[in-house]
Amino acid sequence: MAALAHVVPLTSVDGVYTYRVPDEMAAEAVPGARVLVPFGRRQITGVVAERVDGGTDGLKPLHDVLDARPALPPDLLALTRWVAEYYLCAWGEAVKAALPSGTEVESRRVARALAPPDAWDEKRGRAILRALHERNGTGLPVAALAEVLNRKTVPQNLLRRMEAAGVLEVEHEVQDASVTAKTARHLRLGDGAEDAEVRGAKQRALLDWLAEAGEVVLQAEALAATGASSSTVKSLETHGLVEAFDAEVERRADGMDVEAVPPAAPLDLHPAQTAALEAIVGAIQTARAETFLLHGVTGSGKTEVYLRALREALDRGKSAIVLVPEIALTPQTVRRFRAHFGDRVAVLHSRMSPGERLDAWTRIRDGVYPIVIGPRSAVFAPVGDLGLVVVDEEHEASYKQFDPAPRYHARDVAVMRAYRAGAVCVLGSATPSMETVANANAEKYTRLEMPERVPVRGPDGTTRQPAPLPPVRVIDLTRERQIRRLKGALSHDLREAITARLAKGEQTILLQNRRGYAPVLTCDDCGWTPACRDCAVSLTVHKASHNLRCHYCGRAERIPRPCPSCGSPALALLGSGTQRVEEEIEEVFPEARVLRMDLDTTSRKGAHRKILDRFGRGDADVLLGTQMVAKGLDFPRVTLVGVVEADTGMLLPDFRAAERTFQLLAQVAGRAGRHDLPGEVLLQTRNPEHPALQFALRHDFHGFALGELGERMALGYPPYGRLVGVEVKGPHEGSTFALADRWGAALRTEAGRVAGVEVLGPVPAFVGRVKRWWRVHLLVKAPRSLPASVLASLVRTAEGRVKTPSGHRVNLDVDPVGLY
DNA sequence: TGCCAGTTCTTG
DNA sequence: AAGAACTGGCAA
Ligand SMILES: [Zn+2]
Ligand SMILES: [Zn+2]
Repeated sequence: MAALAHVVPLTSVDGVYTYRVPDEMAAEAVPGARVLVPFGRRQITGVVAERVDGGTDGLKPLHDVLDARPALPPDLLALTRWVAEYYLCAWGEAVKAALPSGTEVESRRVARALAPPDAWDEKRGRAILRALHERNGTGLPVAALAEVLNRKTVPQNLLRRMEAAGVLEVEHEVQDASVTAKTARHLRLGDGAEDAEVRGAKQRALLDWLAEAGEVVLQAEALAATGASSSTVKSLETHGLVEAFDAEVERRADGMDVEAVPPAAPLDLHPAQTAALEAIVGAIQTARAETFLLHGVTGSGKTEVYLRALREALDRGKSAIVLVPEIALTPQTVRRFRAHFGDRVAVLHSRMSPGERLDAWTRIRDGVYPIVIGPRSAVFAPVGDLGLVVVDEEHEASYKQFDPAPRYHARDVAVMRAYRAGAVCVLGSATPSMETVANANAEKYTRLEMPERVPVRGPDGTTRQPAPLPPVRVIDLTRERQIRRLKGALSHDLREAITARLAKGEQTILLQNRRGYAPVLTCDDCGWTPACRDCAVSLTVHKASHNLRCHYCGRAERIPRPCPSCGSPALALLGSGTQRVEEEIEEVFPEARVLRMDLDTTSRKGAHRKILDRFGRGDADVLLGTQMVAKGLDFPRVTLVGVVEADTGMLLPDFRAAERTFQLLAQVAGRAGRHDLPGEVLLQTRNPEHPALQFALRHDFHGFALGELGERMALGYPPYGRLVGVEVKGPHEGSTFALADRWGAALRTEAGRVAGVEVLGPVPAFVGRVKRWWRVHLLVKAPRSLPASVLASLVRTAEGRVKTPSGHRVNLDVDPVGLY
């Protein structure tokens, strides 16, 4: 019997592999520790899943242990396993999602020349030697040699002969992690430095400064402050007056390194807030694993409830995770948390460099930061002793990951993580998802309602009463057109409403959820329309960059002058994107200052922020943009919100289309008339009777949810059914459909064994080709009563019976979000 | 016969 | 995913 370790390799290869644990690694190769293991003919990173005793027959030894402290605490390791099983991916893929990226260690085959190029008397061999000589210090990865010879495969045979002849060597070389901890020189006063006599002024200054600063300081900082140099340090060091040493430093993301402002004196909580807080605190105090739906309208003070619940968790020595959609993770948001919890808060966000992310992650694991705020991936933050998980805006689709696997929903992982940790989970939203509402209805979650807006404190410290929810008016575009009042995208009434705001110096937000100038260009004479070469979509006309662009692959083309199909000059622009609406506003209201906010104006770093700041300062009268305008801040001078085309997205082939439309309309409507200025919302539509719109105009979430849940139940869709999406991709139409057909047959065979399971498709994806990949979808549908694990193993069995030809891909997507 | 592209198989 | 072995077409 010997010490063995079951190891999860960090690749998409599924399975756990067993290794012998050499004695010197026995203490560190514990569950959760990352290890370097031989895997096939290379070395890769894995994570120890379990230690066991057993025979070593045919087992390879661990090569190395990469962590002095396990990277993953046991609860997280177990969580990744649940994620892999639930979301149908390899365990290693789930573990990767929980670890900071770039820290993997792997081996590569690297070749080096041992002789000059003319030592080989054949053309290909000389070309290889020449290429190797160019990079003989580092060597060249063997995989790169195919390209050197302009071939698709590496000439293994030739390499072996050359190696045997001694003109080159090929070795498996372990590549260090691309991201590592950073160290820097630190200084500390030595013993007896206080009353030491030194001659140099610089030396004196440095010692005084160190005495003043106390304890340990960065050498760079001390030198900059005193004008001393590293030789000053050296000579002081030789006399034992200072100690210099290397220590780890934390790289911090500038954008989020906001100063902690002292929290404003707490406002008295509104009764609904008090009730919600008491319920949450009660659960934290008794360490009850309870999940709450905190349903609070915009402005009802959800964040204040989060802050106080976090305080409670922290006071009990627990840690907490706050998930926030990436777009809402602004300095303002961070400042609010920092104001209360100072540097006990770590912020994770997508703009961090890999080094910053690693440093934050390490410190979270070591307990330096008991509160973690971040987007989707922060659900895996390695905090210990979890007491509370908050998921703000829990309905946000951005919590669902698509690529790469695991295709997890952070809200659902959060609920599961909290449950397993015996922690409290709070799901907050003004427009909760149907899934969460159904769970609350079924009393799996405790429902907390905050139906009223609460008073807010102005910058001057005074409190102001909130505005009531604004009245919403629907404008029927079909009718407007019939009575010939419609010229352009903005109706007569919307134009009048904008005019009135301009006259009063108030602001307007306009939502047009479509970027570009015109979604379609078409020939009036022959009907020709430009389509993307690589995707099955028409190209959008962009006026700012003056070209045609594909919104799926980014491809740009010139706008054709006469129709390339028939030569007619009559090319018409159909529909309006944000650019065209902007142009219309500038024409109709030449005096208005307009800010356009969409993917095209916010792609540069910080541009998003800048636009919102300018609008907030009153530098513009109109903020026009795509859905991102719905998620901005609270702008007190906005009294009009106009939705140019409420129909965008409403009619997409997605069973959640109505839900998403309602959420967007409710969210944007909530932007009008906060504080003491009453607001107004105008919705332009060609479907005035659509329930999403009808309920949004009455601010009636419960009415909408009731109807929508009824539909879902009738159709067996989530939250009353389970779905697994199967996305089949391939380079040719025929082969992709053929593969999808085989999947359909395999799934139907398996579905036939379980009552209630249905297979839909294969059907071409909504966009049937993207970036040259044909895409075909299948959907497996089962009643909620069927355990997820049964459905999962059904799909896994089918998967085992269909082999994927090379060049094709099949992605399994449990609880898919978006178009299927 | 050897090269090459494409495919299949294995990883402890 | 990556490396290696295998297969079959084809040029010399
Ligand atoms: Zn034409
Ligand atoms: Zn395209």
